[in-house]
Amino acid sequence: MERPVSAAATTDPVSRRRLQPEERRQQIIDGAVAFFADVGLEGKTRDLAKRLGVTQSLLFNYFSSKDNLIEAVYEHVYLNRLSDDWPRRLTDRTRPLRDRLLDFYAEYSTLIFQYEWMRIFMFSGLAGAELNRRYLEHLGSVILTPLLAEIGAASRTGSRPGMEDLWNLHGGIVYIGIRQHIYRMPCPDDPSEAIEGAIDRFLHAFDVV
Amino acid sequence: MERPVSAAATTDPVSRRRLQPEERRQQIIDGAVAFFADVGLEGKTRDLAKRLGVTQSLLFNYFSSKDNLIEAVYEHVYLNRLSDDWPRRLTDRTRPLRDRLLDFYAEYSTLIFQYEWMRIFMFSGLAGAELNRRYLEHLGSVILTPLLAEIGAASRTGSRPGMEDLWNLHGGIVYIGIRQHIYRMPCPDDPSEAIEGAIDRFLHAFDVV
DNA sequence: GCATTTATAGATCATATGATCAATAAGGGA
DNA sequence: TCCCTTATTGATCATATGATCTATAAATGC
Repeated sequence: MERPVSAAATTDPVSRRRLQPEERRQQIIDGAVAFFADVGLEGKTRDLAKRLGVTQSLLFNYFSSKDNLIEAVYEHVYLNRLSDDWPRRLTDRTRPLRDRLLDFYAEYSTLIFQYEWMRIFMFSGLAGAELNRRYLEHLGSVILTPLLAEIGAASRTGSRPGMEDLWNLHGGIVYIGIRQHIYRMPCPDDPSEAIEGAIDRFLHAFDVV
Repeated sequence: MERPVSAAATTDPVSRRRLQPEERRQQIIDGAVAFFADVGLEGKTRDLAKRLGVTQSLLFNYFSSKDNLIEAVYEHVYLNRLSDDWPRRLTDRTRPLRDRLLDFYAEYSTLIFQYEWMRIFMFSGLAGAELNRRYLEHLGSVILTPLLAEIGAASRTGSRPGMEDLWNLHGGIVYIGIRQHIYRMPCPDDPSEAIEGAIDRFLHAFDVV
């Protein structure tokens, strides 16, 4: 086996010994995020150290175990991925629902359609990390559920989607990032047109003007 | 680290020594598919052997290396996932396009919304296996591309989707399986209603009656 | 029942891997 | 410039892991 360690060499060949602890710690976390995104959470600490240009033992000076390091990676990646004013902005009925949805998915897609996020989210999901389920449940309750009512209110005919319909809208959009970063398929540089189309088709189906 | 080996014990505690080589080989492949789907392609041969109720060395009697075994797993999983009469059935204009689409995704979803397929497809995709890209390119060319013309022909107004729109339809449907088997989120037992909704919204947007 | 074949097991090897710890030297303060 | 703190290294440990090889015993044919 032995997965080929995409050895991008040291990130900064100049950086040498004796950084301030906080700086070094941050450097390790940043490097670990990039590294584990590349090779998966079973990437070897020696390979990560080589990439950082430090010794493997140094990692254990900053993190008590590899699991502990991965925890820090999770925190770094999952933190603030979903800014908490979106529930308010999505339900601000002074603006057309279409604009609100376009704004949300424009910002959200730039946040999540990133190599590190996409891949670490998927790796941790496959590994059964609780963080995934919690994140998606959070997304469902603070974003999708409020949207049920918004669409119902904005519909000319009062037709309302079910929760599963909203997951379908969401999934269709997220799948762009999956194709791009997980499957490494050729994808449009700018996904906003595809996203706009998906949103318009969805609103159209529920008679939102 | 040391991922918890979901040790479901031996699959068949009765099965004992000296099977016919072909039978044993098949048993190993079947067990390996289930095992790697659970723990990922970096699962350890000793854990797989334990699950099968055989010794680890026996695996290497049937497969020259772990990579070789994984190749067999890929073949077993990827083979005939997309039956090749679908291009014809999808373009059979004697039937309503909606029926053709519903039929396709009904059958396709039962094929792919399975634990082993979903997870091994994702694991191999993350590992950069060429098989993934080829599979998706195949799907794009023999299923989605023909659908472009079908929708255009069936549209009252002649409006045609782009390729990216079809990936959006497809992705929204596939995402059900991702939520279920990768993220292990609660999902509807029967996805056909959600699929039907997605297809109808899509056709509706392109003025297909 | 016996001999032969060979599927399977058990012991073992070489290396990889997470983790530890004492030794070293970089950098700041006097 | 020297000293002292401590960030960093290098050697090392215990175990895990893919792979190999010989011994064993289950099935098959006579």
